[in-house]
Amino acid sequence: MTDIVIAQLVDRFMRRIHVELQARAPEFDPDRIGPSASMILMALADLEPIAANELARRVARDKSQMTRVLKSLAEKGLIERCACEGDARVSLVALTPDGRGYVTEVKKVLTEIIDGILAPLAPDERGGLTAILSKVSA
Amino acid sequence: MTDIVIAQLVDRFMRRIHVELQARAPEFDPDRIGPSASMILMALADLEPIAANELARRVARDKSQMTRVLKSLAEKGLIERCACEGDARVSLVALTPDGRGYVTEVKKVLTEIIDGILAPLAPDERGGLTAILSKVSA
DNA sequence: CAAAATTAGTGGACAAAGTCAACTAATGGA
DNA sequence: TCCATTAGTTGACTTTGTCCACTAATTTTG
Repeated sequence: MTDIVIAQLVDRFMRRIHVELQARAPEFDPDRIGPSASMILMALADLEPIAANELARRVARDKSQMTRVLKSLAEKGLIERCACEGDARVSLVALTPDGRGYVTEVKKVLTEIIDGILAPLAPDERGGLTAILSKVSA
Repeated sequence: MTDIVIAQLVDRFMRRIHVELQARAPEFDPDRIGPSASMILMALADLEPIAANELARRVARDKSQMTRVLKSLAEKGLIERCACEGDARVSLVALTPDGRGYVTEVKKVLTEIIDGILAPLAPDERGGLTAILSKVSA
């Protein structure tokens, strides 16, 4: 019923993350990778090696968008692709060492940002939030 | 520490909302208002009349972006602006009847979308999610 | 009170991100 | 073997966001 407030809150939450990531980009993002691709890289860190297609699904991006993001990240040397034995259509994506390094950096900054945003919450509320969101994302 | 998963989950959540809104746009959005401006309109419905600046802050958008969105929405007849007595700089924004009508429509669709996304949750978990997110958004 | 700093809003110029449809090539069935 | 499906790519486009400079109104403050 009033569930649309959830949409509003999530929207605002995400926008705040993007804005703050953007603001602190000079610290860790000289290649102008951007917030969106950074989120994708972090997902990749958890899932590699993974088919581009499946990755797109996981981060809810269009597959054509994913093609382009991956191309740009490959040019910057952050990811690499290798053929999938057994299915010549899929190309498996993985982080390079540089990519892993970048992910470490963003995570550091992002942790601080999230920490700031979640400051009003008690520790158990944070846990609850993570748990509930995870359940949603099944 | 692992709080970055919250960022990832929120990102995915928001992307899903946008994608599904987009997919169902033909039902309710002939003027191609789009997901982002729709979120702004819904916020406006709760807050009107409100200064453009304050609205931008509430939905975490750039003020120049807000200028353009509001201009476009005004051209479509969904909002109107009036001078603020007492401060000649601010222009107060409010929905027109058409704007209110549109908000009703999006809310209907959005409610269904959120309902779908939150399906895995028990009712009390939904409540918890709303409560926690509200607290974050203070 | 006058000069300086701040604030609301606008506009240009640009960059990032997303959408949609069409296409190729590989795969997996009936 | 043909046919539907799937992974990935590309073109063309729209939407959304960023950054900076600017005006005009309002506070601040020395």
